[in-house]
Amino acid sequence: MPKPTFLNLPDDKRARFVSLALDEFAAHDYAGASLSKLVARAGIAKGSVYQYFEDKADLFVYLVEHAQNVLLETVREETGLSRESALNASWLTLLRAQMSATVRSALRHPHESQLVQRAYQAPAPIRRRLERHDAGVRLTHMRTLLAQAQANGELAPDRDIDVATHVLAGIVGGLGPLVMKRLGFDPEQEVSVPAEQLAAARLEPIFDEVIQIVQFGLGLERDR
Amino acid sequence: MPKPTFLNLPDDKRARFVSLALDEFAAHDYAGASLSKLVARAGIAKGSVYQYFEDKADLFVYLVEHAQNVLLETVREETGLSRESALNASWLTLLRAQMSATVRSALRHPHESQLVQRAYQAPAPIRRRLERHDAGVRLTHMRTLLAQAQANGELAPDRDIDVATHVLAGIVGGLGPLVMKRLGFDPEQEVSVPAEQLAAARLEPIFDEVIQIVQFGLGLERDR
Amino acid sequence: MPKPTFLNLPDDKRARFVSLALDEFAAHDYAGASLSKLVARAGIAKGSVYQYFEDKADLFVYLVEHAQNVLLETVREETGLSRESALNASWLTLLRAQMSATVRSALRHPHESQLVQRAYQAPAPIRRRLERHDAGVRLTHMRTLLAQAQANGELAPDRDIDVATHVLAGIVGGLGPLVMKRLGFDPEQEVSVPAEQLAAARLEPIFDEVIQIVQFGLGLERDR
Amino acid sequence: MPKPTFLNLPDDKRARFVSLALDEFAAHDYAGASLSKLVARAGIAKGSVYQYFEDKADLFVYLVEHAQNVLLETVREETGLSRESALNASWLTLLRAQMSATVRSALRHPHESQLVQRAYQAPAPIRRRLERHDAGVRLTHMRTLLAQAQANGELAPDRDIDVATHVLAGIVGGLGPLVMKRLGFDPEQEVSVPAEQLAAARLEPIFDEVIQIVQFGLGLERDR
DNA sequence: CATGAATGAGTTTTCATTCAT
DNA sequence: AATGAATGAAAACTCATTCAT
Repeated sequence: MPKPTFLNLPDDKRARFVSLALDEFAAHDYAGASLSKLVARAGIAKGSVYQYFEDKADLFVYLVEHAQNVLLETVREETGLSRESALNASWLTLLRAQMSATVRSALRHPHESQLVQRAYQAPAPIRRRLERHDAGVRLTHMRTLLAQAQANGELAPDRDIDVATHVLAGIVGGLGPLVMKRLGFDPEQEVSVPAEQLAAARLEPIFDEVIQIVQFGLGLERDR
Repeated sequence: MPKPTFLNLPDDKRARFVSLALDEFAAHDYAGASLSKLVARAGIAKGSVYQYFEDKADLFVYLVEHAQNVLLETVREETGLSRESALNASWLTLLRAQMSATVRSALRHPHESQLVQRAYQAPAPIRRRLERHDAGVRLTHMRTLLAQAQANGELAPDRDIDVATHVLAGIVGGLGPLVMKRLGFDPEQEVSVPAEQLAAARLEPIFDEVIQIVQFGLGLERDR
Repeated sequence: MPKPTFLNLPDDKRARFVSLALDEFAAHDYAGASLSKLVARAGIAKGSVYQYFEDKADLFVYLVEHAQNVLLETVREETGLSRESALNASWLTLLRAQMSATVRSALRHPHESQLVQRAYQAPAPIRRRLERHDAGVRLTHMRTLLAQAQANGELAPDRDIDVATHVLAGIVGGLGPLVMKRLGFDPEQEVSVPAEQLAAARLEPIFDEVIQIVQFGLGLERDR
Repeated sequence: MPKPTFLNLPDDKRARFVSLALDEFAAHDYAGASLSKLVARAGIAKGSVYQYFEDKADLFVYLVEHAQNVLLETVREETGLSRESALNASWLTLLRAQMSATVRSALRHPHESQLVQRAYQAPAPIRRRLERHDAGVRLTHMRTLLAQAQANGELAPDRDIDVATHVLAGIVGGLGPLVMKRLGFDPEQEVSVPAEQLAAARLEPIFDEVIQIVQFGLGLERDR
């Protein structure tokens, strides 16, 4: 947890630090990220970091949670469904909106996205400090969505929610590389910020297709 | 690439080293993995590592490729379909077999599995040395499977193979955590080797359900 | 270039470090000089050296330039000619003064002298960083002296200044071993600090003889 | 001293090894020269070096002495005076011949020349093993020449031979850089083998000028 | 609250040398 | 006589962390 010193910092200074720290920890392993290089680049004293945070791990945990919040917020922004329409919409419509928002959010914030990925590979003691906040927020969302759908009778009552949840989560997770490829980006390449305008055009057909698969499956009519 | 010195090593000594190295690199970041600790645990001289490999990166690359091979081989073993029956089987049967084999392979070789995951987060210059061998072998398999299915008329001809490939890859990828959970393992916990007997029993219903979803989708009859 | 940290050091601490570093780099090759041994002897932390200098090469370059400055300053001190008398003196008087000062300077600062020698044998990339400051300051001095002499009509106008410069520089360079021998020191022996008092007495006749040779040559009267 | 094993080696193999070893030790400090790299480049086993020589120092000493011999031999070749004419020639003629030969020899064998320079900066225990063979062979030559001249009445009897010797040795030593400069080579640059034809043309006037200076000095007629 | 020098354990890597084959 | 694997000391350098100012 950041120390009060950090929270009392002028907004711009704090934001600048967070941004540079994010760069460093997105670009390298937890072990490979260097506070020395970070402070050099930020032009602040090394001691200051320890006025702001307990230690390296504390900073990392803060950054990951910050990134998760940024992404979540963007997902909410991007979802683009009013409260009311959300209530009436079919669960597949909601899924589609969520899928689209998730992907767009990752494209708009590649560093934050990368950092959250890194959190899964961080040393165990650090991962433990994250589990509460993290713990597959995507999975939870997905499960809620499916449970509601089942409650509304939009999903077969004997469907195993748990299995379906992981299936959908996997699908959404697999979407990242697909979209990158479609946009002409090398997914292995250094994470870079793509202009979202470009993104806009070609994405929707992909989501349509995915939703179709989710709805009807990949089997042929005659197989059913 | 390992130096000849390494390849000429007595089989047991080489195997022991690989096993310990795998432990170290599976347990930590690329940056966090320590050759010093590795050699201490292995009881060999520090210099020996550099008789075997060019440098740390070289060792890492070798380990990853080794792990990939181990996993692939186990997948083949586990697939459990004879050549002939494979030819006649429907693509969904093949998918199910592959899914099951992939999951079992990962359960049997959690360290190798973990290391392959780490490869995706390794520093860029190292990732570059891996791309040829790696490059989503799972994706390729999946695409082949789907393309053949389409050729055989088992898949709608207007289905976008690319999208379907990523969807299925995502699903298979999402299966890991699900299975871990079902087997009562904490997926966040330190990777440990589970006895495969336990695994055997409860897995099949999961795969059945997933295959059902893939075949028919999650939509209700009345939605179609 | 030393980092500000080094320049801000208390004078005595900085001087102590420079002195010990000089010892190390005068006693060994560039490659053979050991920072580990240096810090052990200096009783400071290894990391501190890297707070002071960029790296080993940076330290070396600093030491060489420092040594050059020390020597130059001592030469100036030792030259022992007032400004006015320098203007009126014949160029041979000036040469003699410079010769004497150079030799005395080297005797008073054998470590600095040795280090400057080492600079000529240092690895190419390091030598390159020195060339500006170094670049045969002795040669330049000598050339200036000769050019002025020629301008004043004290040197034959058709004399090739370039050749004469190198000849004189060679002579002065050859003086070191001669003086060492005359003082009873083994020139091959470990450089050690000779008491200058001893030096004082016997040096002048040598310089007289050399100046005579420079002035009249080694040919006999009848040869001319 | 090389072991018998080395001397029994086939001539071509031995020559190849010496040549490559010379490259390595001419290119780097004694401490910086690497046997590992040498054997890698030579394609021989590391152990072989220790069949040939006692240790690194032994190899170095051998190489230096070898280089000295090569240079000396070339000097003799280049001297270009028959025995008889040498007997009758004036000492200045002999000096000129020796000067020219020394310079040409260094130009023809820059690696050997460089290595001999390095010997002066080698660690003390190694330098001690060289002193007998080395010990300023140039100085000895020069002294002999001057002593004979004095005996023949070609040199003033009250001339201090010791001083004159060092003066001449210094002059010859200073000639290297001058010649390099005249030939358009950067003396600080990596030692490279210049074609001797180029050398031929422009060197003689330099030597003429130097001999003039040695004979008559740099003073004007009217000064004498 | 910021600073930045000091620390020393830690890292990867190279090296000369030995010795069994 | 040649090999080349094994060794471990030593090297240069980096790092997170502390603390006096």
